Amino acid sequence: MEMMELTRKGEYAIRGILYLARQPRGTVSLVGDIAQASEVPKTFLAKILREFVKVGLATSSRGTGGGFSLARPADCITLREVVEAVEGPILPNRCLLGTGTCERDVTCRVHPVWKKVRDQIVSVLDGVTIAELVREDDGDILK
Amino acid sequence: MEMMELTRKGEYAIRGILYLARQPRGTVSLVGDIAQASEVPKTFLAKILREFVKVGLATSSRGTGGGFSLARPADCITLREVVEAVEGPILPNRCLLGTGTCERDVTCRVHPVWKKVRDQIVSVLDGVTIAELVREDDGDILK
DNA sequence: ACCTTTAGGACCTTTTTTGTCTTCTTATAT
DNA sequence: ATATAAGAAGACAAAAAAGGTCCTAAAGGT
Repeated sequence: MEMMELTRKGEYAIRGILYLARQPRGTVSLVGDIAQASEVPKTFLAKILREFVKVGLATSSRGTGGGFSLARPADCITLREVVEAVEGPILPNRCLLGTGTCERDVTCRVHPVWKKVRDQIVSVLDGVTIAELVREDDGDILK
Repeated sequence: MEMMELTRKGEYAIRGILYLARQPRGTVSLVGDIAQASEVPKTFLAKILREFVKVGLATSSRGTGGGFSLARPADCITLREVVEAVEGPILPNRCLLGTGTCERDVTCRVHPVWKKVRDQIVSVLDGVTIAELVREDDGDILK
Protein backbone atom coordinates (compact mmCIF):
# COMPACT_ATOMS: atom_id res chain seq x y z
CA MET A 1 0.00 0.00 0.00
CA GLU A 2 2.91 2.31 0.48
CA MET A 3 4.02 4.11 -2.59
CA MET A 4 7.46 4.44 -4.14
CA GLU A 5 8.71 1.77 -1.80
CA LEU A 6 12.09 0.13 -2.03
CA THR A 7 11.71 -3.60 -2.56
CA ARG A 8 13.28 -6.20 -0.33
CA LYS A 9 15.79 -6.87 -3.04
CA GLY A 10 16.92 -3.26 -2.87
CA GLU A 11 17.15 -3.37 0.89
CA TYR A 12 19.13 -6.61 0.77
CA ALA A 13 21.44 -5.08 -1.80
CA ILE A 14 22.21 -2.19 0.50
CA ARG A 15 22.85 -4.51 3.44
CA GLY A 16 25.15 -6.58 1.27
CA ILE A 17 27.20 -3.72 -0.05
CA LEU A 18 27.49 -2.24 3.44
CA TYR A 19 28.86 -5.53 4.67
CA LEU A 20 31.49 -5.55 1.95
CA ALA A 21 32.33 -1.94 2.64
CA ARG A 22 32.92 -2.68 6.31
CA GLN A 23 35.57 -5.30 5.53
CA PRO A 24 39.22 -4.25 5.40
CA ARG A 25 40.33 -3.43 1.87
CA GLY A 26 41.42 -6.59 0.05
CA THR A 27 39.22 -8.91 2.07
CA VAL A 28 37.20 -11.53 0.21
CA SER A 29 33.82 -12.44 1.72
CA LEU A 30 31.73 -15.55 1.28
CA VAL A 31 28.07 -15.33 0.32
CA GLY A 32 27.21 -17.42 3.34
CA ASP A 33 28.95 -15.08 5.73
CA ILE A 34 27.44 -11.94 4.22
CA ALA A 35 24.00 -13.51 4.20
CA GLN A 36 24.18 -14.60 7.80
CA ALA A 37 25.53 -11.31 9.10
CA SER A 38 23.03 -9.28 7.07
CA GLU A 39 20.07 -11.57 7.73
CA VAL A 40 19.34 -12.08 4.05
CA PRO A 41 18.38 -15.41 2.42
CA LYS A 42 21.63 -16.82 1.09
CA THR A 43 20.57 -17.87 -2.40
CA PHE A 44 18.75 -14.62 -2.93
CA LEU A 45 21.77 -12.62 -1.85
CA ALA A 46 23.94 -14.69 -4.20
CA LYS A 47 21.90 -13.40 -7.13
CA ILE A 48 22.19 -9.84 -5.91
CA LEU A 49 25.95 -10.14 -5.57
CA ARG A 50 26.17 -11.48 -9.11
CA GLU A 51 24.31 -8.41 -10.29
CA PHE A 52 26.87 -6.28 -8.49
CA VAL A 53 29.63 -8.07 -10.37
CA LYS A 54 27.79 -7.66 -13.66
CA VAL A 55 27.57 -3.88 -13.30
CA GLY A 56 31.07 -3.56 -11.95
CA LEU A 57 30.35 -2.75 -8.32
CA ALA A 58 31.95 -5.93 -7.01
CA THR A 59 34.47 -8.53 -8.10
CA SER A 60 34.27 -12.24 -7.45
CA SER A 61 36.50 -15.26 -7.53
CA ARG A 62 35.68 -18.93 -7.34
CA GLY A 63 37.04 -21.91 -5.52
CA THR A 64 38.70 -22.12 -2.15
CA GLY A 65 39.52 -18.66 -0.88
CA GLY A 66 37.07 -17.22 -3.34
CA GLY A 67 34.22 -14.83 -2.64
CA PHE A 68 33.20 -11.23 -3.19
CA SER A 69 34.72 -7.84 -2.60
CA LEU A 70 34.10 -4.29 -3.71
CA ALA A 71 35.42 -3.44 -7.12
CA ARG A 72 36.12 0.16 -6.05
CA PRO A 73 36.66 2.04 -2.81
CA ALA A 74 33.40 2.58 -0.94
CA ASP A 75 33.67 6.33 -1.30
CA CYS A 76 33.48 5.88 -5.07
CA ILE A 77 30.18 4.01 -4.92
CA THR A 78 26.96 5.95 -4.56
CA LEU A 79 23.75 4.68 -3.05
CA ARG A 80 22.10 5.27 -6.38
CA GLU A 81 24.43 2.85 -8.14
CA VAL A 82 23.66 0.13 -5.62
CA VAL A 83 19.93 0.58 -5.80
CA GLU A 84 19.83 0.85 -9.58
CA ALA A 85 22.06 -2.21 -9.93
CA VAL A 86 19.29 -4.43 -8.63
CA GLU A 87 16.12 -2.43 -9.16
CA GLY A 88 16.73 -0.89 -12.53
CA PRO A 89 16.68 2.81 -13.37
CA ILE A 90 14.68 5.21 -11.24
CA LEU A 91 11.64 6.10 -13.30
CA PRO A 92 8.57 7.15 -11.33
CA ASN A 93 6.43 7.33 -14.46
CA ARG A 94 6.51 5.13 -17.52
CA CYS A 95 6.38 8.22 -19.66
CA LEU A 96 9.91 9.24 -18.69
CA LEU A 97 11.23 6.51 -20.92
CA GLY A 98 12.03 7.32 -24.52
CA THR A 99 9.50 8.56 -27.00
CA GLY A 100 6.78 6.22 -28.12
CA THR A 101 6.50 4.42 -24.81
CA CYS A 102 3.87 6.83 -23.61
CA GLU A 103 0.75 6.00 -25.60
CA ARG A 104 -1.09 9.10 -24.54
CA ASP A 105 -0.36 12.83 -24.78
CA VAL A 106 3.32 13.23 -25.48
CA THR A 107 2.86 16.83 -24.56
CA CYS A 108 1.17 15.84 -21.33
CA ARG A 109 1.65 18.43 -18.63
CA VAL A 110 2.21 15.82 -15.96
CA HIS A 111 5.41 14.50 -17.48
CA PRO A 112 7.68 17.35 -16.41
CA VAL A 113 6.49 16.89 -12.86
CA TRP A 114 7.56 13.25 -12.85
CA LYS A 115 10.82 14.25 -14.43
CA LYS A 116 11.41 16.65 -11.58
CA VAL A 117 10.54 13.96 -9.05
CA ARG A 118 13.01 11.64 -10.69
CA ASP A 119 15.74 14.28 -10.73
CA GLN A 120 15.25 14.95 -7.03
CA ILE A 121 15.45 11.29 -6.08
CA VAL A 122 18.50 10.73 -8.23
CA SER A 123 20.18 13.76 -6.80
CA VAL A 124 19.68 12.66 -3.20
CA LEU A 125 20.83 9.11 -3.93
CA ASP A 126 23.80 10.29 -5.96
CA GLY A 127 24.85 12.49 -3.08
CA VAL A 128 25.40 9.64 -0.66
CA THR A 129 28.34 7.25 -0.89
CA ILE A 130 28.57 3.83 0.68
CA ALA A 131 31.58 5.01 2.63
CA GLU A 132 29.47 7.70 4.26
CA LEU A 133 26.89 5.15 5.29
CA VAL A 134 29.48 2.95 6.90
CA ARG A 135 31.38 5.61 8.80
CA GLU A 136 30.85 5.42 12.52
CA ASP A 137 31.33 9.08 13.32
CA ASP A 138 28.05 10.91 13.17
CA GLY A 139 28.95 13.53 10.60
CA ASP A 140 25.56 14.52 9.29
CA ILE A 141 25.14 12.95 5.87
CA LEU A 142 22.16 15.15 5.23
CA LYS A 143 24.58 18.06 4.80
CA MET B 1 12.01 -3.40 -13.70
CA GLU B 2 11.83 0.31 -13.35
CA MET B 3 12.03 1.57 -9.83
CA MET B 4 9.77 3.92 -7.89
CA GLU B 5 7.20 3.64 -10.63
CA LEU B 6 3.71 4.97 -10.47
CA THR B 7 1.22 2.13 -10.88
CA ARG B 8 -1.52 2.10 -13.49
CA LYS B 9 -3.98 2.88 -10.77
CA GLY B 10 -2.11 6.06 -9.98
CA GLU B 11 -1.96 7.03 -13.61
CA TYR B 12 -5.68 6.33 -14.05
CA ALA B 13 -6.40 8.40 -10.96
CA ILE B 14 -4.59 11.37 -12.46
CA ARG B 15 -6.41 11.00 -15.78
CA GLY B 16 -9.70 10.82 -13.94
CA ILE B 17 -9.16 13.87 -11.78
CA LEU B 18 -7.93 15.84 -14.79
CA TYR B 19 -11.13 14.99 -16.62
CA LEU B 20 -13.21 16.24 -13.72
CA ALA B 21 -11.10 19.38 -13.46
CA ARG B 22 -11.66 20.15 -17.13
CA GLN B 23 -15.44 20.20 -16.74
CA PRO B 24 -17.19 23.47 -16.02
CA ARG B 25 -17.72 24.03 -12.31
CA GLY B 26 -20.91 22.32 -11.17
CA THR B 27 -20.91 19.68 -13.89
CA VAL B 28 -21.62 16.10 -12.89
CA SER B 29 -19.82 13.41 -14.90
CA LEU B 30 -20.70 9.76 -15.41
CA VAL B 31 -18.13 7.04 -14.76
CA GLY B 32 -18.73 5.75 -18.26
CA ASP B 33 -17.97 9.11 -19.85
CA ILE B 34 -14.84 9.69 -17.81
CA ALA B 35 -13.63 6.19 -18.51
CA GLN B 36 -14.16 6.43 -22.23
CA ALA B 37 -12.57 9.84 -22.57
CA SER B 38 -9.61 8.88 -20.37
CA GLU B 39 -9.15 5.40 -21.85
CA VAL B 40 -9.43 3.70 -18.47
CA PRO B 41 -11.36 0.47 -17.78
CA LYS B 42 -14.74 1.60 -16.50
CA THR B 43 -15.16 -0.67 -13.48
CA PHE B 44 -11.61 0.01 -12.37
CA LEU B 45 -12.12 3.74 -12.66
CA ALA B 46 -15.33 3.43 -10.66
CA LYS B 47 -13.33 2.11 -7.72
CA ILE B 48 -10.81 4.90 -8.04
CA LEU B 49 -13.55 7.51 -8.06
CA ARG B 50 -15.05 5.99 -4.94
CA GLU B 51 -11.68 6.37 -3.25
CA PHE B 52 -11.69 10.01 -4.26
CA VAL B 53 -15.06 10.43 -2.60
CA LYS B 54 -13.87 8.61 0.50
CA VAL B 55 -10.93 10.97 1.03
CA GLY B 56 -12.96 14.02 0.12
CA LEU B 57 -11.49 14.86 -3.28
CA ALA B 58 -14.75 14.26 -5.14
CA THR B 59 -18.45 14.16 -4.44
CA SER B 60 -20.94 11.75 -5.93
CA SER B 61 -24.68 11.41 -6.34
CA ARG B 62 -26.78 8.49 -7.45
CA GLY B 63 -29.72 7.98 -9.73
CA THR B 64 -30.63 9.82 -12.88
CA GLY B 65 -28.51 12.91 -13.25
CA GLY B 66 -26.03 11.49 -10.79
CA GLY B 67 -22.29 11.14 -11.20
CA PHE B 68 -19.04 12.60 -9.94
CA SER B 69 -17.55 16.04 -9.57
CA LEU B 70 -14.68 17.65 -7.71
CA ALA B 71 -15.33 18.39 -4.07
CA ARG B 72 -13.07 21.46 -4.22
CA PRO B 73 -11.76 23.82 -6.86
CA ALA B 74 -8.94 22.23 -8.87
CA ASP B 75 -6.45 24.79 -7.60
CA CYS B 76 -7.04 23.50 -4.07
CA ILE B 77 -6.12 19.92 -5.00
CA THR B 78 -2.47 18.91 -5.18
CA LEU B 79 -1.04 16.12 -7.26
CA ARG B 80 0.16 14.53 -4.06
CA GLU B 81 -3.36 14.25 -2.70
CA VAL B 82 -4.53 12.51 -5.85
CA VAL B 83 -1.68 10.05 -5.93
CA GLU B 84 -1.82 9.29 -2.22
CA ALA B 85 -5.59 8.85 -2.37
CA VAL B 86 -5.16 5.70 -4.43
CA GLU B 87 -1.60 4.59 -3.75
CA GLY B 88 -1.26 5.32 -0.09
CA PRO B 89 1.38 7.45 1.58
CA ILE B 90 4.69 8.04 -0.13
CA LEU B 91 7.20 5.94 1.78
CA PRO B 92 10.25 4.85 -0.20
CA ASN B 93 11.53 2.71 2.66
CA ARG B 94 9.54 0.65 5.10
CA CYS B 95 11.65 2.03 7.91
CA LEU B 96 10.11 5.48 7.57
CA LEU B 97 6.99 4.17 9.22
CA GLY B 98 6.66 4.42 12.95
CA THR B 99 9.02 2.83 15.41
CA GLY B 100 9.11 -0.92 15.67
CA THR B 101 8.35 -1.54 12.02
CA CYS B 102 12.03 -1.59 11.17
CA GLU B 103 13.34 -4.84 12.53
CA ARG B 104 16.97 -3.90 12.07
CA ASP B 105 19.12 -1.00 13.23
CA VAL B 106 16.83 1.76 14.40
CA THR B 107 19.84 3.97 14.28
CA CYS B 108 20.62 2.84 10.74
CA ARG B 109 22.44 5.47 8.78
CA VAL B 110 20.45 4.81 5.62
CA HIS B 111 17.15 5.90 7.11
CA PRO B 112 17.76 9.64 7.01
CA VAL B 113 18.58 9.31 3.32
CA TRP B 114 15.23 7.73 2.57
CA LYS B 115 13.56 10.35 4.66
CA LYS B 116 15.19 13.00 2.53
CA VAL B 117 14.08 11.21 -0.63
CA ARG B 118 10.55 11.12 0.68
CA ASP B 119 10.59 14.79 1.59
CA GLN B 120 11.80 15.73 -1.87
CA ILE B 121 9.10 13.71 -3.62
CA VAL B 122 6.39 15.06 -1.37
CA SER B 123 7.59 18.59 -1.88
CA VAL B 124 7.48 18.34 -5.66
CA LEU B 125 4.06 16.69 -5.66
CA ASP B 126 2.68 19.14 -3.13
CA GLY B 127 3.84 21.99 -5.31
CA VAL B 128 1.66 21.09 -8.26
CA THR B 129 -2.10 21.62 -8.29
CA ILE B 130 -4.56 19.92 -10.59
CA ALA B 131 -5.55 23.32 -11.91
CA GLU B 132 -1.98 23.92 -13.06
CA LEU B 133 -1.97 20.63 -14.89
CA VAL B 134 -5.16 21.46 -16.72
CA ARG B 135 -4.32 25.02 -17.73
CA GLU B 136 -3.72 25.38 -21.42
CA ASP B 137 -1.29 28.26 -21.23
CA ASP B 138 2.27 27.00 -20.96
CA GLY B 139 3.26 28.76 -17.77
CA ASP B 140 6.21 26.70 -16.60
CA ILE B 141 4.97 24.54 -13.76
CA LEU B 142 8.54 23.63 -12.91
CA LYS B 143 8.95 27.07 -11.35
C1' DA C 1 40.79 -36.46 -8.30
C1' DC C 2 38.38 -33.83 -5.06
C1' DC C 3 36.68 -30.06 -2.64
C1' DT C 4 35.23 -25.26 -2.51
C1' DT C 5 33.05 -21.46 -4.24
C1' DT C 6 30.65 -18.60 -7.70
C1' DA C 7 27.63 -18.67 -12.38
C1' DG C 8 23.50 -19.44 -14.54
C1' DG C 9 19.08 -20.55 -14.94
C1' DA C 10 14.88 -23.33 -14.16
C1' DC C 11 11.42 -23.52 -11.05
C1' DC C 12 8.18 -22.47 -7.40
C1' DT C 13 5.28 -19.74 -4.01
C1' DT C 14 3.24 -15.63 -2.36
C1' DT C 15 1.76 -11.07 -2.89
C1' DT C 16 0.29 -7.25 -5.53
C1' DT C 17 -1.77 -5.40 -9.43
C1' DT C 18 -5.38 -5.03 -12.48
C1' DG C 19 -9.19 -5.86 -13.38
C1' DT C 20 -14.54 -8.17 -13.71
C1' DC C 21 -19.05 -9.33 -11.94
C1' DT C 22 -23.01 -9.46 -9.00
C1' DT C 23 -25.89 -7.55 -5.67
C1' DC C 24 -27.48 -3.66 -3.06
C1' DT C 25 -28.76 1.06 -2.24
C1' DT C 26 -30.19 5.58 -3.54
C1' DA C 27 -32.34 8.83 -6.52
C1' DT C 28 -35.19 10.31 -10.36
C1' DA C 29 -38.92 9.97 -13.82
C1' DT C 30 -43.40 8.40 -15.25
C1' DA D 1 -45.96 2.23 -7.27
C1' DT D 2 -42.89 1.00 -10.66
C1' DA D 3 -39.29 1.34 -13.78
C1' DT D 4 -34.97 3.16 -14.66
C1' DA D 5 -30.52 5.20 -13.83
C1' DA D 6 -27.00 5.91 -11.49
C1' DG D 7 -23.13 4.91 -7.68
C1' DA D 8 -21.61 1.57 -3.35
C1' DA D 9 -19.67 -2.47 -1.80
C1' DG D 10 -17.42 -6.45 -2.01
C1' DA D 11 -16.48 -11.19 -3.86
C1' DC D 12 -13.89 -13.15 -7.34
C1' DA D 13 -10.22 -14.02 -10.87
C1' DA D 14 -6.39 -13.49 -14.08
C1' DA D 15 -1.87 -11.71 -14.74
C1' DA D 16 2.28 -9.83 -13.29
C1' DA D 17 5.81 -8.98 -10.01
C1' DA D 18 8.28 -10.10 -5.89
C1' DG D 19 10.65 -13.22 -3.17
C1' DG D 20 13.01 -17.20 -2.86
C1' DT D 21 14.74 -22.29 -3.72
C1' DC D 22 17.30 -25.70 -6.14
C1' DC D 23 20.09 -28.00 -9.40
C1' DT D 24 23.80 -28.28 -12.61
C1' DA D 25 27.88 -26.27 -14.54
C1' DA D 26 32.22 -23.98 -14.40
C1' DA D 27 36.36 -22.34 -12.28
C1' DG D 28 39.89 -22.27 -8.87
C1' DG D 29 42.56 -24.37 -4.98
C1' DT D 30 44.69 -28.64 -2.49
